[in-house]
Amino acid sequence: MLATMTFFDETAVTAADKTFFQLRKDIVEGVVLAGSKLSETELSTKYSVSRAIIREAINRLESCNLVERKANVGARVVALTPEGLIELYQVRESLEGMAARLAAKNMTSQEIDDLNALLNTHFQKVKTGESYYQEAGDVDFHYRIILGSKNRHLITMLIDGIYHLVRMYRVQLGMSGPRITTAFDEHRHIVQAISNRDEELAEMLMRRHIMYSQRNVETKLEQS
Amino acid sequence: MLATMTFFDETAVTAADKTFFQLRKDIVEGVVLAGSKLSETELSTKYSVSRAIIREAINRLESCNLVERKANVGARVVALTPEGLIELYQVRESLEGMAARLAAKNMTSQEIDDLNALLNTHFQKVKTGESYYQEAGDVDFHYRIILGSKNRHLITMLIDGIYHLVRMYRVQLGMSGPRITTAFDEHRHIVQAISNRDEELAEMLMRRHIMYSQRNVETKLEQS
DNA sequence: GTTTAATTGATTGTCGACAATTTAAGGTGG
DNA sequence: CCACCTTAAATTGTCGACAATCAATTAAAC
Repeated sequence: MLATMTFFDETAVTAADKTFFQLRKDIVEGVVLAGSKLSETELSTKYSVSRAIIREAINRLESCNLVERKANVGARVVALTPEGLIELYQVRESLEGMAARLAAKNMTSQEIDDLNALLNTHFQKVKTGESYYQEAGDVDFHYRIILGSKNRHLITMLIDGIYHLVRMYRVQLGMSGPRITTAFDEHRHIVQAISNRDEELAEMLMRRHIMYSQRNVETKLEQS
Repeated sequence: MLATMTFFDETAVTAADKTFFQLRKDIVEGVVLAGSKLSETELSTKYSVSRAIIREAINRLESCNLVERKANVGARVVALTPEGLIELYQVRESLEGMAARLAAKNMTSQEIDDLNALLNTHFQKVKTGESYYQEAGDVDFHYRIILGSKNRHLITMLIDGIYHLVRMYRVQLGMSGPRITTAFDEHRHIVQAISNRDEELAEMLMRRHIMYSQRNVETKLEQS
């Protein structure tokens, strides 16, 4: 069933939508380089749409914190800095910690069962030694908890505003690394706390989980 | 000197800026009613600008979570619901708690001194019995700590994304109420923790402070 | 030779008109 | 009388052209 869990089916209805999604993808995956300038006319010809469309797309990208715009000057893709990554993780720790707390409070039994099922399939892959996690599994897990919080603001901020940036860092700095089995155990404990409706513990464990991930990323940065 | 602390001097350089600021003000203050439809042509004549300007302004308002837009249908000012207010406070508790933690870590001695000075002027007003707080003082205090976190994402999310909504709730639901002296003491303790560079305590106290405020607002909602 | 001023070129901001879609009204058939 | 289809009005989406602003190059003055 829900194989590639694309949760909020962002169906592009308008041309500006399509262009926005395409541009976002190209930026996140580094097709459009970090720090590069976004010329409206240039992109207009490249994506075969009018400048108005490009402008709207760029405006939305600015809302996602993927580009920065200056009046009468133009827009640039954000630069990827170590400080920026740290700041991102601090926000994640805060918001996802609260998400876990609220998930422990608001997720239905069914949703918790599904979450356990997801974890089991992950465990099977870990046991059989398949190359696990790299992206998809981890993202799925976090998305479910975020959605489980049932807090619209929280969901919007994280999914629309933070996660694309996180992915941009991961992709462009080549962060796919290990940290697999330990992360799996951490996920298990978090789900356990949610099952027990232990809000306090769920938040604490999620914050720790993200802190560990942050430190893992920091050491990776130092190496390069 | 810094009387009406308008921190991030949002100077309107372009016409879209001006219209955005004006429209945001009108929405927050209820001149444009919550839940009402935003007709592009109508606003275009009302504010004497082209539709393109209005569209850009509405897009930005959507980024602030002040309006919701549906493709090919239009934009509406968000509806104010008790649940929405709760969700807002949950996010604030999370983000401002982290802000206090980071402020304890990153604020300069000078900034902490200024914060203490601000608190003293507030105390004078409390002592002399002047009508205090209603808005300005409280906002000033929170803004300083948010900015003191030195975390760009945190700052943007709170100041550009949350606080206008909070103010919209306060203005339109007539939340100016009491809760003055107790809030002042809470502020004092938070600043004390920041002075001591006690990150843990600063976060905890800020989260409590916001929780108290939330409960205060909830009881007010029940009354009406 | 260095700094300042002016001009040119290119980019962004703004506008009005046209196309596509939705909503409402009206009519037709069951 | 209700349901469905058709049609018309209004609203949003998209476009190309023009105006305003900024960056760079060149010219001028000290």
